[in-house]
Amino acid sequence: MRSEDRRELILAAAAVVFGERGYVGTTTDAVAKAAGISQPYVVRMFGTKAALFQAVLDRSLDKLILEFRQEIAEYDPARGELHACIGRRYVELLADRGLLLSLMQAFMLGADPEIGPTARAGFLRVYRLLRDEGRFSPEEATEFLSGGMMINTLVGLRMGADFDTDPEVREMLTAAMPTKAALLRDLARH
Amino acid sequence: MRSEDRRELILAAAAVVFGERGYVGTTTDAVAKAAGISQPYVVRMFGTKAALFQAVLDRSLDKLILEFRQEIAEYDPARGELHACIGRRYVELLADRGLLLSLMQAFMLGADPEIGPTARAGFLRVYRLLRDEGRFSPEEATEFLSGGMMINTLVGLRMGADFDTDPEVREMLTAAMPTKAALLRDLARH
DNA sequence: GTCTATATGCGGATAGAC
DNA sequence: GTCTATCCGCATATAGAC
Repeated sequence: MRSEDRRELILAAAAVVFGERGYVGTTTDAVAKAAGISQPYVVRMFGTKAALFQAVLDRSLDKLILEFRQEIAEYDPARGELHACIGRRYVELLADRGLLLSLMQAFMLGADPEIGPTARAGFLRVYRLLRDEGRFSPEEATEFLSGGMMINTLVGLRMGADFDTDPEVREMLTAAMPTKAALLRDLARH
Repeated sequence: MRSEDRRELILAAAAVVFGERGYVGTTTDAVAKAAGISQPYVVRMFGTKAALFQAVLDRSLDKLILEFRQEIAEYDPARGELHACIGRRYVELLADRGLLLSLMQAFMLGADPEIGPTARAGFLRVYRLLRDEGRFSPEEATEFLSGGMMINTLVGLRMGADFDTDPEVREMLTAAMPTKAALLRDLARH
């Protein structure tokens, strides 16, 4: 396989594993198994586990920014308010397993001297995009981001696992994501 | 020192370290050093690192619940709306270093077979408290929690570290926490 | 109640073959 | 481009002394 394709394959697998177990909890061997290759090859391709994580973060953030930017460009007021439209995109990104969770795992490691700066810069990029291109006020932007962090947390918790068995979970998820609550159930099936 | 006091000392130190580095990233030796004792003694006292983390979670959640319950009990409409009052308590809990962050770290490990159930149950306890004792609607409760997850994320990111040097950070934090933004700066000084 | 010494297992990284 | 074999360091946990 071409090195470039292999690289993308590993990054996708790594995003899932990093999102699930966090940076430290992820072994390069687990990434290798998820990508169907050998552990040393993962290291060979990215140099170090830390470099792999940074690559995953870059890829996740680029995808997120791309989606948001696209939504802003194509925005049609007939389809509802902008923040609702971007919110819909955000929720759709949950289908790209590991994308939002790997970012969130990085956000929780702000004290790390290498991950911290990257994570802060990434978060700020999103804030700026909403404010400058989306014309959100600072208050609108932080409110939007709050909803995003809530969703990330609920997914991280695998709260959807109890969607069918616990009525309170169903109620809470429905309140948090009126139309897409059931999606969290499906995501938790892994 | 009495075993009971020592236990509390270790739990407080562990909450800080777990909150900073996450469950997997925390070594029992780092906890021991933070508590000023030897590594084997930490293990001796709690059995395993996993048990220590569970104990930290219990302690953190109990404190949080206690504060919220107290605020609800003492609630005086003259001091503003209830969600604003509880929100103020929440922000004050940031002073208890590690308390909210260790919880948040657990929330991101929902896929873990041991941590996951505890984390979900803990989150639900807070939701139920807001709904049943605080008389929040499901929508009000999830909106409140969204703000909480946003604050946790900003603290996890150590976003306050750039409060003085980056005007955009200042703007964002001020929008997210109108009165208490500067508090995040001080928290990031560690 | 608290320590020092240490066994043991695991994970990241390297060497080198094909 | 990809593998097998392996080194080495680190972290949890145990043994046992004081």
